Amino acid sequence: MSEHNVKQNPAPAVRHAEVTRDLMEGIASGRFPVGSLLPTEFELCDLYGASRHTVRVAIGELAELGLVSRRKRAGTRVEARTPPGSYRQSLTSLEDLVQFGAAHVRVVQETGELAADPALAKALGCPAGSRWLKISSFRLNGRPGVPPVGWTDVYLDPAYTEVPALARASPATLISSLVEQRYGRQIAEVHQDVGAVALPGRLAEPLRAEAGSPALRVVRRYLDPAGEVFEISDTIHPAGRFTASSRLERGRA
Amino acid sequence: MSEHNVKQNPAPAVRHAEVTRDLMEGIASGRFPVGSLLPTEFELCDLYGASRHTVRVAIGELAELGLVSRRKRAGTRVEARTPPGSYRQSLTSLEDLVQFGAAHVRVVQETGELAADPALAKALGCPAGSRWLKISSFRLNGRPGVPPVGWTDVYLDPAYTEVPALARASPATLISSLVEQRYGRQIAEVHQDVGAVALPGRLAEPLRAEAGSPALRVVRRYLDPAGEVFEISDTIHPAGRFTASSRLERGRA
DNA sequence: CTTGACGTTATGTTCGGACATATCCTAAGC
DNA sequence: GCTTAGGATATGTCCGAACATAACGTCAAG
Repeated sequence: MSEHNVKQNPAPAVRHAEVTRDLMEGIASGRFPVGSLLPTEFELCDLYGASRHTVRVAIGELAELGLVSRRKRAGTRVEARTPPGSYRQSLTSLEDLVQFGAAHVRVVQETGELAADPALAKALGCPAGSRWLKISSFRLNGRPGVPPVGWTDVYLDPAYTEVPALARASPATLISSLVEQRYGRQIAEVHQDVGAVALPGRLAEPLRAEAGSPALRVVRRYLDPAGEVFEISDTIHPAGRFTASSRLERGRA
Repeated sequence: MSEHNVKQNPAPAVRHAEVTRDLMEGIASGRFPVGSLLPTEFELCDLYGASRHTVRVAIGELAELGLVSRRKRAGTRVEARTPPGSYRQSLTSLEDLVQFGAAHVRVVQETGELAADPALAKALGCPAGSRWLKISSFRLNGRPGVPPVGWTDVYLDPAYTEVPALARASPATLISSLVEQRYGRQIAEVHQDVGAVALPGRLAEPLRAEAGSPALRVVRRYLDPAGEVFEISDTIHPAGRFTASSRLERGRA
């Protein structure tokens, strides 16, 4: 592999993709802080040795991702550090929902007897007569053009002591099939553990409940295509009408 | 240049947008049938009197919408007649859901007494003690990358004779806010009429119910940004577990 | 008939330039 | 001080050109 060759095209790939990648890296690393202005297009031409057209295509991709916004004369401003629409987005946790308040989120819940629907009980593999708690969540916030996401979770046994694994094949649980729909079969098993906990203080205020009161804790783990583990933990609290909060964390496979 | 255009720029808007619009029109009207090849870029340059750059930007927008696909040498092929993600998509009717069967759709419903939640009754402007029927719907089908859409509708009075207009400001109804979220305030009032009907024969089989049995008919009308009226009519049938079907039609303003 | 090489062709990428447009900034006018 | 007018500037749009690349068609060789 001598560099001496004539028509050597090692890995220039597409020029504008290279510019895009470097800019994304710069934004993610904080070299271009959120809120600051990117160098002008002409400066970027100089920086990358590319034409303005190429630079504009690159910036256009960032704008499409919502990473930057462009305004005439004002310049190109960094809007976000990481692109939305990633794996994490479809796994939006309930805590994110709570952050946006009631104006953006509707959470409706009921309890009922599974005995009222024997077919459903059989499909879920649960004994008839069990009681269940249902939570429907919708995420309406998001950038223009991003449709809302909704799902419904059903937890059995309102005593909060045991919850069957409804992650797969349950007609009443959507979140796993939702993930599979978007990422195919690369998703590993979805695990769901449940236990009774005391409501943490940091959740007391947004949930309008008393810290320390009994709550339900649900933990799910997903394996994304890149081999990373995403863990969503929800804290569900029965305060008059049930409310919910949660947290999302990353880990390694 | 043949004509000496001085400054008569009345409403050319953006040039490439004009090309985009005409191409979309041609595709929607069938002038460019689905499956056929679009004229080559150079032919389109000739046709619209625009540069190749402009034509490419226009085609790029169509490609982004999924209307066409581009391959080197092969040309630009028409893939779909109407863009997904359009106004219609967010108004997906329940009938569409039924078409995909249980594997792709979950519809869960319950009935209950509004009296159990006085705050909700007050928010809905309904007398306490009313009964209600709830239907949660999720659409998981769709092209790759298009997140699922979910919403919840609540119909009052299971006698199926009167249903208050819950379209706006109802904390339990999502579809109107969903539409507003995507299309801003350009959406006109949403009308909702209800009446008792006999279950049509064509719906009897998919709903596993008997034709002619009593059902509820709900009609909503939306006005899209282009001034067109979309009408969604749902037929809701209480067969053990409530099931639903619907139809979506277009009309003029 | 199958396979391979190769020219043709339509899209993919990049360049340099020109003018339009919206906005910020400053200075003039009240 | 406040408002208004105008210059400066960064992005928006468009043009014409050149070369790269992938895929289709053809045709010759096996």
